[in-house]
Amino acid sequence: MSPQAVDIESFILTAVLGGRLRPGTRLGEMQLAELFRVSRTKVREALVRLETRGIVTVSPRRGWYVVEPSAEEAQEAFHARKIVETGLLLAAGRIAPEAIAALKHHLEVERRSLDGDDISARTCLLGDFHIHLADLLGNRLVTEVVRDLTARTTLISMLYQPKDKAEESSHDHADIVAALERGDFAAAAALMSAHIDHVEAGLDLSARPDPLAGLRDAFFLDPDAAAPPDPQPASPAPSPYPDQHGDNDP
Amino acid sequence: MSPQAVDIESFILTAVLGGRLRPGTRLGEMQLAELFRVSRTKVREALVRLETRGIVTVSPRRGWYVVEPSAEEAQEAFHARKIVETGLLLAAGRIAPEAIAALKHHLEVERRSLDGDDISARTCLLGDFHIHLADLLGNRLVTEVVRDLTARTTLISMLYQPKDKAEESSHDHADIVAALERGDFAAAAALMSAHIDHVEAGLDLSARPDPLAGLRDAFFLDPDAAAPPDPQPASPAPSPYPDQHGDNDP
DNA sequence: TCCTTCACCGTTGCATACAAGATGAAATGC
DNA sequence: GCATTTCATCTTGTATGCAACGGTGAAGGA
Repeated sequence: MSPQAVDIESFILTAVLGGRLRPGTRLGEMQLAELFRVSRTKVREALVRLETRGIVTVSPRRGWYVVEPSAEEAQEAFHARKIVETGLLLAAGRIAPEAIAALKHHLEVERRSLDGDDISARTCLLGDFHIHLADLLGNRLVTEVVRDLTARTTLISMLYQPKDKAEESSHDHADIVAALERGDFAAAAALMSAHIDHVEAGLDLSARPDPLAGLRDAFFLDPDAAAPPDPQPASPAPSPYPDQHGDNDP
Repeated sequence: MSPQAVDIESFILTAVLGGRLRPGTRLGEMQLAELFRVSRTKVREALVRLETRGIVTVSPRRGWYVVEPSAEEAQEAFHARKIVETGLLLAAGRIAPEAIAALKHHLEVERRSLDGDDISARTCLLGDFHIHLADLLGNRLVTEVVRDLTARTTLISMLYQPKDKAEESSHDHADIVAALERGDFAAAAALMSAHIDHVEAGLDLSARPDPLAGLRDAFFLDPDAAAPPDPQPASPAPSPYPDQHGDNDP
């Protein structure tokens, strides 16, 4: 596998984990090829990889898009995360002190990001907690699974989460780490299950999956803005990633 | 994604799950292209997909091969399976009677295959139990994960498992289903954990990963056969999959 | 005899060209 | 004015051709 193909793949994945790529965002092969200075072949390879990981999807002869999970798929993703992450905690018989320290450090960084205004960094950190946990208590295979599921739920939060849950999530994370430090893995698992439930409960799955996103993107509107700014023609600039909120986590 | 590419992908995956493709088997792009009557492009797409799923690997400019997990990777795979599958059972609050019935039916077919001599079918059924379970208690995402992990452990068993464990595995499966029927999910999870431990304990991870496989394949020898059969030139026939034992399961 | 070097062969890596389909707009008929 | 049809354009799907590289065996030298 070529290094540049990995770059494209991890670039897109990282952007999704950071909430910088909204569900439904179009990923033209040509655009990406220009952006990364490679041919369509390698772009396609990266997109195919991401498709098997459930991050993007292709509509035949129409284009590639970041996935827009349905309400049902959203529930499935949270269910899968509960299974894997509680299983992870329950299967762990012990945890190294260094691992606890690493998690506490992460919590600190996470907390700091709550006051900052870098929403992407915050989103990324909240997801990274889980990925980090999988890395510390599991192994590479588990980490891969958790990473893909986290990417998916990040997208789901962007679609269905009405308001920011970053503070609550960070607290939940702290509770989980506290339980781990006590060596109470059953409690940690229960807290994890509750944490994922919290986030899922905060979703409005009855809402149609972001029907305005396409329009917003087309007009380069910030979703918080009520009225459209001065009308300007749609610029064909590369990487049009309008930031939005919709902070997720688990 | 083209239908034929899916065919190639699932064909290889099915062959792995059935133990008909040994770890280390070479998968030439050209050979597969001829076999499936498609161009290398589609073959490559399928192989790239399988690579992201951890089933095959590519050695640059040398070729594609079915993965040969190392001893460390083997442990990781079993660890991952324990996490996911115990999590699956513990997260299940209930199980539909039809699901129990389906599992019992599977057990019956599984048992019958023990007396038969279709080793591939047996291997496939033993793995399918877990995939089926994930499908019944989890959802599509979980099933995908379990399927990929099962494929990996199937390969691991072919590499490191000295003797057949099919009977034991089938018994373990029955015990798990019995616990499920009682509604005792904790017991089912414990049995699953023990089951996976059994299989892992039956491995000889100190053994070099099947150093003779390459020779055997070259000479078309059955691993059970002590002496080589009448010397015949290596035939370039399609799908040269010499069956071997090495029954796995979890 | 053994080691080194070189050239050939086979394989994947990658780019490109062309085909096929979907979409939207313009033109046309009613 | 509205619906329908046709056409232009843009996108991905697929095949193919060539380049680059690893491996292997032969040839040559010590």
